[in-house]
Amino acid sequence: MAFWRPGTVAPGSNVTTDNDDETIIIYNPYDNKISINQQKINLPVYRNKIHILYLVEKYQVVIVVGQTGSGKTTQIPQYLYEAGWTSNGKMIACIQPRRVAATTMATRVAKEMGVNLGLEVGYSVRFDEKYDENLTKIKYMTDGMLFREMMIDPLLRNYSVIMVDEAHERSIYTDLIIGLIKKIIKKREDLKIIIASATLDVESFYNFYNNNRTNDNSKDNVAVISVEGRNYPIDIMYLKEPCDNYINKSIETALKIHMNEEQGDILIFLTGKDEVNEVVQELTEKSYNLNKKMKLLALPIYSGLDTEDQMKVFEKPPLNTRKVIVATNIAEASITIDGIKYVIDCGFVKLKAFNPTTGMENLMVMPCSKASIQQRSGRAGRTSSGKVYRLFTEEAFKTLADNTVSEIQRSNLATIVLQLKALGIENILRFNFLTSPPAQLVVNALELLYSLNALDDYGRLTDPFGMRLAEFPVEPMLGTMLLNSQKFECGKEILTIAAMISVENIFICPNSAKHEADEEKRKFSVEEGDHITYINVYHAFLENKKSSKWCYKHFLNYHSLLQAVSVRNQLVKYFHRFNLPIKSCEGDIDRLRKCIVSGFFSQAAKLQIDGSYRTVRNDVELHIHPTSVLFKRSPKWVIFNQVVQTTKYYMRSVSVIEPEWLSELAPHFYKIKETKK
DNA sequence: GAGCACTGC
Repeated sequence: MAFWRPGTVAPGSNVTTDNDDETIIIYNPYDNKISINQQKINLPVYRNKIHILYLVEKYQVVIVVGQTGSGKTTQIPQYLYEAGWTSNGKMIACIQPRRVAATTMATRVAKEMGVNLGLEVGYSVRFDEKYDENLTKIKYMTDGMLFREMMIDPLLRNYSVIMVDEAHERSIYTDLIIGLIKKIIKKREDLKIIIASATLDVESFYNFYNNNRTNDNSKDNVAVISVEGRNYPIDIMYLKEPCDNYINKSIETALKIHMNEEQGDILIFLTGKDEVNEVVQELTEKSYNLNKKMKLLALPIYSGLDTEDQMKVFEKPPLNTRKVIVATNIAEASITIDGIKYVIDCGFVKLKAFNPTTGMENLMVMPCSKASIQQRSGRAGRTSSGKVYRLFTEEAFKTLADNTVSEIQRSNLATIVLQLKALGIENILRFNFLTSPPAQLVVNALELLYSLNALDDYGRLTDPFGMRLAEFPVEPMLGTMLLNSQKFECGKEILTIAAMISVENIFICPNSAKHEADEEKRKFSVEEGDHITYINVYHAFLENKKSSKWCYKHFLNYHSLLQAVSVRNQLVKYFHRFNLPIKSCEGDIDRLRKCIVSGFFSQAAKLQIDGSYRTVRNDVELHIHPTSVLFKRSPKWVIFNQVVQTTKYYMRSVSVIEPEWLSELAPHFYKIKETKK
């Protein structure tokens, strides 16, 4: 493997660096103001500028290893731009797994280059884009967005370089792009690929792209370069004996650090919201009685937290106060908090898993991988040297898997299989995945798509139904429900339902005002179930002019409702594109529910004598979630959109149905059951 | 009477 290290001179390089004066932007973590200093770049990546440009010229695929803070995300696209990679009218794309990263990186690079965002430098994420068809040279975008563009132009002819950033995170769409790129580069020799990864484990990427089957490395078409990160030294400490309760241990460790160690904030990694809240509460109580001048301020952070509360972890604490940030996995990659000197790591993470027998996704607490634990440790050494307290033994660490199982190997693949089919990849099992998903998951996906009529008897995409379904930015069952609204003449209402079930937590239920929140919710509720209730909420939100105050008063989640409006608008655009009518069901609720059944027929359940439910398809035991308006009403037959597994399997977004609808609307699916009776 | 890692279109 050709491994360029800093300091090695690339032979025969014909690339010059003529831009010595560059701009560096420094983010001040406490006042969030941006100060711009004119000075020579001192980012680690700068020392490798010539080498990177040389390698991009010589090799079609370049793998750049560099940790957070090396500057690769913001600098490499600029180097390529200066070196003339966009002079042919094509763009440089920088692909991110997260929306915020795409928008903030674009903003930062536009500032550094002294141009207006949306002109030479732009971005493209769902619901938001700022770029100019003719002017934009550097485009930051989410992986999902580039994947969408591939459906329109499979050869990505608008681009001269594709930089896939954060490739080590192995998000589904990043993985798919990595696989598809392998096909593209065979047809487009002028296209250059940069794979940027924060972990040293890049051999899989290297082997994946390298066509050189000889032992002569000079014939490689892939090169690897390492860009040293700007991290400070970190001390790592393990437990001598395993602990049986990492919650208590993390509290104990945080207090010990606070009493004995020098100034610097603490970051604790736990697995879920409950754990986070428990530790915050205990730390807050225990810190009152500490005999120390320096105070301790415990703050929670997790995805479900209000944006306002989330922002508190970035604020400067009061004088003589040490912050302890208690976090879920959100702080591992998604959120970076400066000033952390101590990291406490429980060594576990909550991950999504897909159960092929039940066809349901669930969340499970699992031991972290080594890569993940190292990433967490890195959070301690960003601004000064740090200390990491791992709440497990060194022996336990050695037994862990090197890397987290990639998302594509543990997800419901229905959407992905559908979209790959739309891209002309007929045999999914033979697609060149960086790591292949289990065959059973692919088979499950094919079966579902066939039952929805998206695939024909030969496994080909149906036209126009399957084609349209692949284009819709929603999962296949939801998309089927939307497309069938033409038949049931209820597009107007079904669009609202689709938007509302695509966002989370419409109803807010604070512990302090449970009763009032329940009362407010009852005002919107109807006996047919959650879907019609959602329509009532959505209409009331619009009637009250999308007021945040009104939401607050009625215990509704303002941000979720705004998001539902965005989703609905986006779906309406697809309705126009497909020439689908947006008719109202005019109060015919049966028609509306039948339309829901036409997409979600595989998720029907029947009430049992003991009050539980069982799925019609495979007899899995389920319960109605207590947040559903049908909770305790126990209708005989229901249809549901989602299952969450906690202590039991709970159905969320549930509506009452008539059993005849199932055989009427999905005879192919329920025929066998019928004849058995 | 529960309480949901993190993303993406």
